[in-house]
Amino acid sequence: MARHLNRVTGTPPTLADVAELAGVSRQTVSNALNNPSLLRHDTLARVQSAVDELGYSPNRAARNLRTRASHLIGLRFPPAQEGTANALMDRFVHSLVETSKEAGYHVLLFAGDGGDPLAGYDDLVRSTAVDAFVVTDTYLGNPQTAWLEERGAPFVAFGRPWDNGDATHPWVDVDGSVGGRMATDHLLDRGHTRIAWIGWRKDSFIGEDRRSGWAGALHDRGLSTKGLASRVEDTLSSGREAAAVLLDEAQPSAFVCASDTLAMGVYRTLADRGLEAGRDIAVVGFDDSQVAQVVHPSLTSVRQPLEQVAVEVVAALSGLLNHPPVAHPRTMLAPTLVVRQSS
Amino acid sequence: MARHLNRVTGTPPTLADVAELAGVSRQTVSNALNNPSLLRHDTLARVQSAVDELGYSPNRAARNLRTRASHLIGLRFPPAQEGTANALMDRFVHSLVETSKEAGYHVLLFAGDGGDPLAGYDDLVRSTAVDAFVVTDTYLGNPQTAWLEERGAPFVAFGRPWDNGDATHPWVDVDGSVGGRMATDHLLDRGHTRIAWIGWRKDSFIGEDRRSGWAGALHDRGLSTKGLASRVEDTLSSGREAAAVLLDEAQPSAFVCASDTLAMGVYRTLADRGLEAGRDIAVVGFDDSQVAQVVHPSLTSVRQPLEQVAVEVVAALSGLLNHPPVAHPRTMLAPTLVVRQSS
DNA sequence: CGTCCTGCTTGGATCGATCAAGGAGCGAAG
DNA sequence: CTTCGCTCCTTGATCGATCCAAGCAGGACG
Repeated sequence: MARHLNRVTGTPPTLADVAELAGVSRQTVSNALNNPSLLRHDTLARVQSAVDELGYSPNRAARNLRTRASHLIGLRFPPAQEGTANALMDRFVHSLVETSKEAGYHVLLFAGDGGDPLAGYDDLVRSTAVDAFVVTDTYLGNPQTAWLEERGAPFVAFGRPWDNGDATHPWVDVDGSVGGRMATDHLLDRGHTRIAWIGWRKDSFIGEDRRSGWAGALHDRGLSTKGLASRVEDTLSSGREAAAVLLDEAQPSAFVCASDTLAMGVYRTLADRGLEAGRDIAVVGFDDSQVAQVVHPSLTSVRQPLEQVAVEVVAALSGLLNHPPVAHPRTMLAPTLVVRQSS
Repeated sequence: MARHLNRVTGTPPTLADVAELAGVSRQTVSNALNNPSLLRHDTLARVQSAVDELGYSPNRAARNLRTRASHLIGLRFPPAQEGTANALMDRFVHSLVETSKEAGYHVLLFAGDGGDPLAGYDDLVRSTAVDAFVVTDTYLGNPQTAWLEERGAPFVAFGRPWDNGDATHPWVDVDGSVGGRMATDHLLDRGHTRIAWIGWRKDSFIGEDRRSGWAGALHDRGLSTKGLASRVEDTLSSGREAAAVLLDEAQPSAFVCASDTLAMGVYRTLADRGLEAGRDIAVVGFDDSQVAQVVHPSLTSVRQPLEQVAVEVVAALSGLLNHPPVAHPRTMLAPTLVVRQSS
């Protein structure tokens, strides 16, 4: 295949080259690409074939300069947290890339050093390197969103503005409460009545959200939650200890956990006592991580519709960038329950 | 904080604005940013403070257009393969983003539909959207690398050009053979003499590479590999079946697996027979996935130095982009063995 | 006094696309 | 026959930074 370089200058073909070959002006070529309806059919065809012949593709930098847009979406790749939910991020990013592509955007990753959550954003905003951001780490306070709003930088958040009811920016989130309820209802339907909760510390908005689903499901059936809940760090050993205490003091027949990691802690405690998940005690996790599928017995888990989240995020972004005056959408999606052996 | 917009036009400050505020010419501001050594200390300081006051950051599009560089590195985010080593990718991408940042680059993600591995590359090359690529999926034949070389597009591969000895492009890879050897030596040192291998099908270059380390280690101690190897698909059930057959026919006391997934399959078979990894039979996996850490008993696994790979990749890219005529580096890194309960 | 050197200015062109006007050409209407 | 209007296309300016070529002021040096 030809390398499609201008024979004289050795550089990629430009719009002017196409225009010359097609025997039209630059502007006509530009219109052929951006407003084909303005051209007569035969000229359009002529330009098209010139484009094909030269293998022309508009120079991004030039277009960006003139249109004041980069067609890039900035995404801060959160600091790696070995052992927790980064596979989650992977699924989301993947879908985001795919969906953005359909909307004509690419995803630009940038790093933020752990300390300052604003690091990285500032530079990209000022150098007009991206058109908008996707903000994912809104879980505990969110200086980014306030800062971005103040700057007038377009963005969509994956995650509710938990601590700021007046926030007006668009966001997409998954209803953790519904997830907790689905898990609990599932266990109730199987006949369990003493269902314990192992979740995160009280200052975790997400943890409390998920927990509320568990509590709500129990209350709806007239069951008490008293003594059946534990709130700990999101680690294997914390889950293990919490499970041991709960088994001793409350004799639950099932556990719902705020994460698969905690659920794996429960597995350990069960193993310590010669019990097995699914056979002796039911266990449900959260996030449907890879571990849930591979472990034995495989773990029932609440799965977030991350692919759908990405789709909604991009939809919101497109709205934001194309028609500024539309209302800012807030989208809440429901998770699903993936039932496996552990329940 | 001020929004740093020009009061008259409402647009971000330009180089001309800075020049006016500092009382110097545009050229001098440009020099202050790109060739500070040309300026006297006091003028440099004056320009700097004007830059700070306005919150100026050079417009990326304009700079890109003029310098014919985007300071972006393209990375194709490989199709999601639920259940396998995508967490691996996560670690790599993360380090790549961090390291690129230090070198003054950002990472642009793009999608390739599963079918055509070239999809996405072409468009980015022609529109000069990225300065270079990082190619990661070279495991089985690699049309991308040949295609990119032909186009003269700069890139660095993570992965050797297995099927093409004459390839001259720079690459970085991890020595799977060393990994297999480390795992096997570790088991030999613990007194095991019948060590089985469960790997991938023979047409997997990576699988054969890893396997060669296992075979080499055994041969070096005068031990035979006969009847101790199995080559299957990279799935849990394949590993499970392979382990069952091997246990029956070869009575190994230890397993080395080409992936953690296969190792989990071994765990299943052990559980089926009332055996436990680490206590009755030793097991070593590959890739040090999240599962290896969480499962019980925790799994000894060969860990790839992905952070270091990213550093080397970026180093090679910098060399490529700054001093074209240097020799193309080929860097081979050694993995490490993370010893846990299963051995 | 003339020359070199440092440090900065001036004016312009340039990268490659798009934007905003400004024509040709042609049919219909006056 | 002119004039308007419409379609289709062209021309020149523009986005903001960088590159280039001169040139100029002032100090050091012979």
